[in-house]
Amino acid sequence: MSDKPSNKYPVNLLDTPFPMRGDLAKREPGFLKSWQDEQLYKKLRARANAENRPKFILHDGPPYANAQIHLGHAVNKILKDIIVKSKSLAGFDAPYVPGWDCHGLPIEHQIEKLAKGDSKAIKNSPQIHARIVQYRKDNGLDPKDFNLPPAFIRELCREYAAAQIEIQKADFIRLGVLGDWDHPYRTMDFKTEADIVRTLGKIHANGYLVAGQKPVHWCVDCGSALAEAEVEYEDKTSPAIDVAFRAVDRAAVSKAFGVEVNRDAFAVIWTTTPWTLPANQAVSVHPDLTYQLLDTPKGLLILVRELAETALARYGAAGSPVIAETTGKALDLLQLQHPFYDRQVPIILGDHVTTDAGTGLVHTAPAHGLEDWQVGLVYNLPKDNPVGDDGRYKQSVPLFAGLTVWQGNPEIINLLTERGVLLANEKLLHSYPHCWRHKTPIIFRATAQWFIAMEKAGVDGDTLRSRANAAVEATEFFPAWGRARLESMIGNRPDWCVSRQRNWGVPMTFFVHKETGELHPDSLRLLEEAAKRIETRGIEAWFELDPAELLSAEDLPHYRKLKDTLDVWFDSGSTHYAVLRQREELAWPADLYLEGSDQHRGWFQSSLLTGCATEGRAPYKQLLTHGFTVDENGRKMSKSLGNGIEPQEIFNTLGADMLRLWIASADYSGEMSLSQEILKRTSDAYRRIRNTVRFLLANISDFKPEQAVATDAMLDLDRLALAEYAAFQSKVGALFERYEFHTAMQEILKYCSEELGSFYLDIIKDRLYTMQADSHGRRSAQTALWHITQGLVRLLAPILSFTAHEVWQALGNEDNVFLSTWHQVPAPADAAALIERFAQIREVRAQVQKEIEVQRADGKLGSSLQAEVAVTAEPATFAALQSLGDDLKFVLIVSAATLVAGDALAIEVKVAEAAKCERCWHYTPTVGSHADHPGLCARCVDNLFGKGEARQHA
RNA sequence: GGGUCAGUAGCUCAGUUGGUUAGAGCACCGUCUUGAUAAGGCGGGGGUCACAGGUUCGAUUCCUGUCUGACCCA
Repeated sequence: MSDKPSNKYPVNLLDTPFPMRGDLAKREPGFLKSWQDEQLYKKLRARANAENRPKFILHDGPPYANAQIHLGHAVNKILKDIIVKSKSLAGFDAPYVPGWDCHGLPIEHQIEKLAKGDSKAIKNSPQIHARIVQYRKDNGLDPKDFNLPPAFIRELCREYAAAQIEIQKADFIRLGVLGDWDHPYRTMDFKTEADIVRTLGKIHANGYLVAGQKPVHWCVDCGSALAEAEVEYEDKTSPAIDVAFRAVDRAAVSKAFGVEVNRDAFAVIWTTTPWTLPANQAVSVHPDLTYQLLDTPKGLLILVRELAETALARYGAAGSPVIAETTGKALDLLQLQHPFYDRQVPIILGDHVTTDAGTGLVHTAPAHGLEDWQVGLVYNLPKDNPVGDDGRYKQSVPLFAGLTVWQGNPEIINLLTERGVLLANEKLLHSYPHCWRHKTPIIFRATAQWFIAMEKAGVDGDTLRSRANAAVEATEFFPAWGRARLESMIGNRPDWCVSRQRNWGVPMTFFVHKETGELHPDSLRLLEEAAKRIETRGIEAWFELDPAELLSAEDLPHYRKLKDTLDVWFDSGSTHYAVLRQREELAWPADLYLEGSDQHRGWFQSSLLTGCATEGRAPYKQLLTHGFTVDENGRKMSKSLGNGIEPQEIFNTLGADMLRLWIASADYSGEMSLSQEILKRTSDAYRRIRNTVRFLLANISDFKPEQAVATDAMLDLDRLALAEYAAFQSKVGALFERYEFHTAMQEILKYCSEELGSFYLDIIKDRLYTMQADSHGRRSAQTALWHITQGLVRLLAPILSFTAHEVWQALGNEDNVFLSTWHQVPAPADAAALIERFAQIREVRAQVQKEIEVQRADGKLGSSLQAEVAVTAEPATFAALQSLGDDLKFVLIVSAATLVAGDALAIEVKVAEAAKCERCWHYTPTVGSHADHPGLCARCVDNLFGKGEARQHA
């Protein structure tokens, strides 16, 4: 271990090829290669099968197949890996099948960016861009035409996703994550696409799929719905108008305000979208706000108190007197006259009403706003949508039929003026949603959509919500608050809108009656037919399907093929069926789903709902959540703050084990902070563990298991070490089982430092170095060290996978550490008694060290071996100390120790006057007792030239 | 604005039904050792337990509010 000039008398100093520095960034790739070469994952599967181990299934939540992995991905995958490996070491069959989520808007969006010529997108995916250019050339398209045929878009999306998966996969493997990387699941695999369709079929069969409507962002130029990501907010000038709605029933107004009203009163709304007034079905007020009845030159007006003054100023009626006040609640269901149609609309109550701007009374058109839609559901308002796909009023709309909504604005304002109900008309510059492609203003518009119903009783009478609530109840959560979070989301959530009007998605393979909108009565059979085709040719099979292939001649004219695709959350939400149910090595339900806390709304919930709607329960038994990564100040990592740290940066400099150690050391239940200092501290911890292991390896390098001393024949101190180790291992094992890795890490660190470094190893150095190599005393210590090393390497393996692999090799063990199970530690018969006895001894030892330190500070001595100690102890302590016999001095690491019984503990430290043995460094009068070896003590002479000393205790 | 969670030494974390001077590892300082040496031992300094109220004989621990941050929603 050292190439310094050696003592002329030899001691047992051993070397180990295990280097002090890990040099991980450089060496880890080599370990990875050897795992791949030996087909480690396959071997592990075979071992688990051969031993018929019980299964533990962690189902991988599929990351979205887009962009390089970031720190959050690394946290997620490494936590999963730690769990899978620790379960395997605990004796389970724990297969890990990684997956990817492939469909959906973000990828389609990337392709569109390429089509639009976005330079950054082109830089990232030059090949796909080249294909687009070629396609246009081949088909004589304008190079600037960004409308590509859907089938071609899907083809490009598929290619793009596949390429992204390879990029991410390489990094996941580099993190040391062990799994079936050669056979991952991908939601765009044909079989998986088919099974997603089948999941939809089951949900329909169970009676949870319903048709409905919902307002969505709508681009009149695209003629289609837009997702939030396709919406850009830009400034736009809109008319901002105040419109008076006459209250129909004066008596009701009188009652609501508690004053006699004998003139017409008007509820005043403010809107920047006059074109939505034909769809007006109500006026919303906030139940808890105060509304005033004001006497103005324009008539009696109802306004919210907070905004009355500014509103009146707009109408040129500032200072008008307040006649009465009431709360919003009192106005509920007051009937109003629609400003230009022959119908009455109610005042309704809604929490979405604010006093930020306007009048505190909100024009409510369920067909044109999400909040309007939701409050409309509560009040069961008509949801008539007067606007068609082309952004024009439908033929059935009086006064405005055929106009575009933008043409409608001035017409409506004119009409309101004519009717005398327009109180103000201003221009407002505000942020307004625009189409990402056309840069034109978009509208909000109710469209036909498909839903998984929460409150509709399914075929067996349960509502999905009640099933979901029961499923949450039956799930175990880590940490426990996950339950409350999921529960509240399930309790509140509206029906799940699963339809999308997109290209890159799994199609909803239904035929719909052209008149009634009903699904074909034989939908399940037709769906399975479609699924079979998708299984062999992918989703394209549906898009290019000729309905005549499946529909009978008489059905054909009456049914249309649905073009909608599924919400991408439905894809990943179906993987429990498409993956867990399908792969032989997996099982349903999973034991564990593990994802970031955002997935309570995402995958945890989508999986729960599809699980409940198909099988009546959650597809998991346990849910584990981890927090997000933040910087040292608890702020989220972002490009603009410049506080981000990339996983690639860490594994390319410090090594993946450092990343793994940080993740294992952090309490993942909250935010996980990372900074350069934290990485530095992580490296410190790593070095401590590594050096401890290095010492262990070096000192058992001349030891073979056959030379082990029988447990009960081992020295007291070594039996204690075994007992302490066993307790430590079972503690850490229990922490792994509870997924409390950071506490386990603290225990491991503490064990290396306190138990080994400053106690056991420090004491046994004397025996290891100075006793005869094959002596009982030395082999006894090595027996303990061997077990500790064998145990420790396994405990480290789930976390420091690369380092543990290296230790395993240095130990000369067969196979691979990941094929093994927790080490079986021999139990000394007197373990409990030993621990108790040594607790007292260690108490005294601490006092002795303090006393020695006092003298050292005085400059009286340096090494503790320069000290001679006289201990006086009360009976209990005395007995414990006396049990060590003459070996007490070794435990105290002093040259001499005497013991007398007394009333209380007293410690006297003297500087040794005897000479120092040049070999064992003890100060003893026996130095020079042998004429041939004047520098040696009697013990060393005996160890070198005689039978060797005998030790019983330490 | 709402729901959930977090805030204990420079850093990472403990802190068990509220109870004597709040612990550990690392870092820092001092020191020893030079047979774990780009290591190891010993000793030490360092915390108004985010803040403000309240309950209690007594609160880091219970309650309320505030601040800061995270996730999800609006």
